[in-house]
Amino acid sequence: MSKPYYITTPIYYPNSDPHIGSVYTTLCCDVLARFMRLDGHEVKFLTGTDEHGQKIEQTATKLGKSPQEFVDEASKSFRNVLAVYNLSVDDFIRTTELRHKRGVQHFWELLEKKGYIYLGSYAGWYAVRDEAFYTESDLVDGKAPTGAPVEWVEEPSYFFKLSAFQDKLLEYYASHPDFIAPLSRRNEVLSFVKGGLKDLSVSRTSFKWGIPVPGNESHVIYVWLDALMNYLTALGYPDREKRDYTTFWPADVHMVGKDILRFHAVYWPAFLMAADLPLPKKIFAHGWWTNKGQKISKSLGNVIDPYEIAETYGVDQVRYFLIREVPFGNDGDYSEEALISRVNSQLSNELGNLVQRTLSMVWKNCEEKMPSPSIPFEEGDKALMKKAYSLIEDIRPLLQKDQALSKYVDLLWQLVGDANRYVDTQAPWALRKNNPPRMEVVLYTLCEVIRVLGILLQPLIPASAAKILDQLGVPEQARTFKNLEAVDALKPGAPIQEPQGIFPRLNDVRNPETC
RNA sequence: GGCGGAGUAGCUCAGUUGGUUAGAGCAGUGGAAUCAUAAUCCAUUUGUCGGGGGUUCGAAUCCCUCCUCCGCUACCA
Repeated sequence: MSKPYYITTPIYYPNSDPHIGSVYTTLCCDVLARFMRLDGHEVKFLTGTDEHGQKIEQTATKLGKSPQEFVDEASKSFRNVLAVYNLSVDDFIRTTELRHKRGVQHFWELLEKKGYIYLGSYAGWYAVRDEAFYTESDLVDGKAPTGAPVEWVEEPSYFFKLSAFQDKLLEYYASHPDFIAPLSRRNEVLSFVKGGLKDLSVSRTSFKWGIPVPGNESHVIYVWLDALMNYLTALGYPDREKRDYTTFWPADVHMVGKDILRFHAVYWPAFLMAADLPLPKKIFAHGWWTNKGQKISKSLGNVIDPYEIAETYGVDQVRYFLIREVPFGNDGDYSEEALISRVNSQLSNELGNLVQRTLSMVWKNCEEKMPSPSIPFEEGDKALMKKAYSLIEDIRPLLQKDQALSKYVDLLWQLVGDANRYVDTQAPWALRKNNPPRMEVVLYTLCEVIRVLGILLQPLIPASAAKILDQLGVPEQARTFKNLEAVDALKPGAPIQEPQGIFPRLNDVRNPETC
């Protein structure tokens, strides 16, 4: 077994239902996790819910529930969406679990012992109406930017000595140029840290719903310190002898949305440095989705319901769209038109039709069996198969090193295009009449290329890829990247199933009358 | 305000360290084929490379300046 691979999503705040953004983050991790598993790595893919904090407490109170009752329920909907989207997580951590709370308190005590946490007081201009603190420079005519009146408030708070880590962080960024991706985000973090770091208030007294500060129960631990620790507590921390910890820490990738990059790229490494623990290898900040060019927000009423679009267009169709539509790292724009257009032209026409046209010729002209080449392959056949077999070598570094999800799909579609061109130039329908043995060679070559495509598509569209491989009769245990070679080629003469379309065109969904 | 990024064909974008006639996908137009989910394949764009100035034998690519858009600029998560 080659190198283990640990990939995480942020833990989601269950104050509201899962939205397209959280599904997207988890999906990106899922594609990477599935890819690494098929490539022979032992993978741990972690997600979960971040269940403490003032907002949860307030929402629960509003609903007349205890916070615990509320999060028990809310957390479930984040679990459900995983099943709907076929997201292959290995563990789901909740910050209200004992294993987590224990680890966080231990971590706190450690930092305190090392002198990185001290009791001070937090002071600032507080606006009761906004429930927010403002700095002197935020104020406009002695009032909050929102116009709310402010008062000077001081409250006791524990602080983390973030200021002590400014130089260490900058050194670390400099010596690990790949630590933060994409590059533009890395620049933002650098300029933030260069601008100077103040100590970070890491406890709250204004609400109760959190992990108590060890030794001073009037404080609860700042939710971000609490939340970030999930990456460790899910591995059994503080028990550093545990197999999960020794195997998987430090994490290979923390996938995050660009809005929470700072917590992951500044605070989290500083916390870990303070505790003398190794830092994760990469923080990847992906972009956001807009809806037809508009920012998505509840108040605009343009939220995209992940359940609804999965139901309407199909899970793999949506997975495909989300990954292919945007150069990974950039923002993406969602629209029904764009989704339908991609699904129809690329999934149904280019890929689906390639499989269908090939297999139906095989079904009709090769006695419902895999074609049996009885004459030698020609150069063109060999070249196409060779390209298929070696594709993994091009894809592997893209995903392993750069998480270049959309490029991975682009490469696959180049092979799809090659295969379609091959069908046209070889014209097996003509060979059927004037050179049947050659037809079998051509169809066999196509089936073999489709087998490779099916295997390589599994991380992206797992259910559909399985259908393709089923139709070819590829055994379930022969679907890893190790099987991407001629040794594991399809068995000539093996019986196949009657081919069935895998990606129905979506026109009928939108305009039923056009059927 | 400060720091950073971007402005390339109708649309979405690629364009490594400056070097021959600036590319891809989609859309549009013309054609081929008819195995297939009317899917596929081929051909095709007169693009002020945001404006202006400069460096250079030569700039989308470097420098200056202006315009426009975007991101970051700490204690909700």
